[in-house]
Amino acid sequence: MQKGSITNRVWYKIRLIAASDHKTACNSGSGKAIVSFLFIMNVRVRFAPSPTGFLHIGGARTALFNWLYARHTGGTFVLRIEDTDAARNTQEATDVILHGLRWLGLDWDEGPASNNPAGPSKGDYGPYFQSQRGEMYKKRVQELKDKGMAYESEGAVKFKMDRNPIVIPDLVVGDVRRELTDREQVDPDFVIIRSDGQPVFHFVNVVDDLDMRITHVIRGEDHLTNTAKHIALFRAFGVEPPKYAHIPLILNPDGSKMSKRDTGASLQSYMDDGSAPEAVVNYLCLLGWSPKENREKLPLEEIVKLFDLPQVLRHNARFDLDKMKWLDGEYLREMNDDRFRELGAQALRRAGFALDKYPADYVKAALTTCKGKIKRFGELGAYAGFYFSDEVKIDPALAEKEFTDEAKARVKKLRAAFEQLPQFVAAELEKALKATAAELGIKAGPLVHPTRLACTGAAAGPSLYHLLEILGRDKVLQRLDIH
RNA sequence: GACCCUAUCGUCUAGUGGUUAGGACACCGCCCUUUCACGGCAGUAGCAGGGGUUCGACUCCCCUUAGGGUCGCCA
Repeated sequence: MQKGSITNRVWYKIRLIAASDHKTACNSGSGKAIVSFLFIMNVRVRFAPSPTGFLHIGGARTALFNWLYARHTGGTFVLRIEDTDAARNTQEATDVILHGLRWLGLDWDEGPASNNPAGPSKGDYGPYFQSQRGEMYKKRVQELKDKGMAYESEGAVKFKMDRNPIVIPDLVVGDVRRELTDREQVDPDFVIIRSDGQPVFHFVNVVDDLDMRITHVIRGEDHLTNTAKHIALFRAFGVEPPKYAHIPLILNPDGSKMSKRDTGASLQSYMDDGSAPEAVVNYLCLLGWSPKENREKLPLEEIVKLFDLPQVLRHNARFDLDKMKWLDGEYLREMNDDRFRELGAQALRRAGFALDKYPADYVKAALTTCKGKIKRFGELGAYAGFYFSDEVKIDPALAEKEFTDEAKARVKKLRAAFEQLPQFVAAELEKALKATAAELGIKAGPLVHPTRLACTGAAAGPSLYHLLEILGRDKVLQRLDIH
């Protein structure tokens, strides 16, 4: 089968027709047959993470692609937690995944309704935590044993693997004919139940996909060659395997595998650095997929419309933090003011600034001057911290450069002018500064730089006149008193 | 060792036999500007190598090379 096969296209078209018929049929009150037809055809995808304590950026993209495909086709997005490794899986680890998905806005139609494995869930195919599905696995093992497809070996249960090459039809990669490796030729059978009674990944993954009626398995390419095992398992159960789509991996900038500790590997780092979730989602879409027509930044609704599996690229992508930051900046610039201030305030509090000591209007005005200037909220502490500190920390190197005796004398003159100002507002401050500069026979620049440094401690920051107004006369005069 | 996937500027990508190989990030220059950012204009930079097929290959086939993945009583 070729990429974007005829089978798939026809199948997809049928679903579309069914969907539109469904609407009319329901409106006329006789859509029963169509509904069951729809039920069979409806796309069901799943994201099946293992709670390891962090959500890998590649995992996040896998979740996103699944979510996009579900939304694009009008299908169902299932979340299943693969917590079979009791030693490793903790409540906190599960929290991290659910929190990450919620942060990204990837809502699931079926799956856990709480973070508790034994807690409630939504959907008809639960439980959605593998730790709660032991009985189902037992039944399936027995089924295989009864069929003579599984047998006990040294306390474990092994599956009788097909000795012949298996062709994996993949929506992204095309047909993949998988031969046995040299080791597999020695013993192609593999363990499905450990000697301690716990089922292993390949087995539970297939059983759950089968029981949950998953129609499309969209996952990382690292699973591609193992898919032969999964197909053999499905066949052993007497059912057709789902359609597969193996998406390329996200690598480090140097092309190496992205592991836990690498920059940007954990979704948490984007939250910590103050990315906008919509920026992360947009960036992730651009890795391994393209909206074409030279488009880079586009709203989610648009992506949902355009996204499809056959167009997913076949080669791995490298993670580019610069481009991520660029998109971050774009989204922060266009964010509505209230949300910008809200997220900005959160970031500053996280960075240790006691915003509550300041009047709400002051905080609001201060944050507003940062809008359109920063790329990520994590920059706010360094960018706008001067608003919320009693002491201004000035870089000694910059001080030496800007605070020359000449500059100090000029600033002193400016300070006197500011002191006399009837109204301490941006427009007046600007007039006063320019007038002072004129009196001194210099341009505004040489006066602006030391003033900014004295008041903010940095060479770059929000609009000077506005920041002075917000800071207020007392603080400004105090900070301009350079020694 | 075996098996599998992949290969367009530094990076993400458009491109499906005939293009001056397009865009974005990054970088560089200029303009704008109180700083920074934004914006505007311009620029540097790419089809991994070798064989075929063809009138003609970035595009199709093979080989090499390189990168990635898998072969677990981890997921």
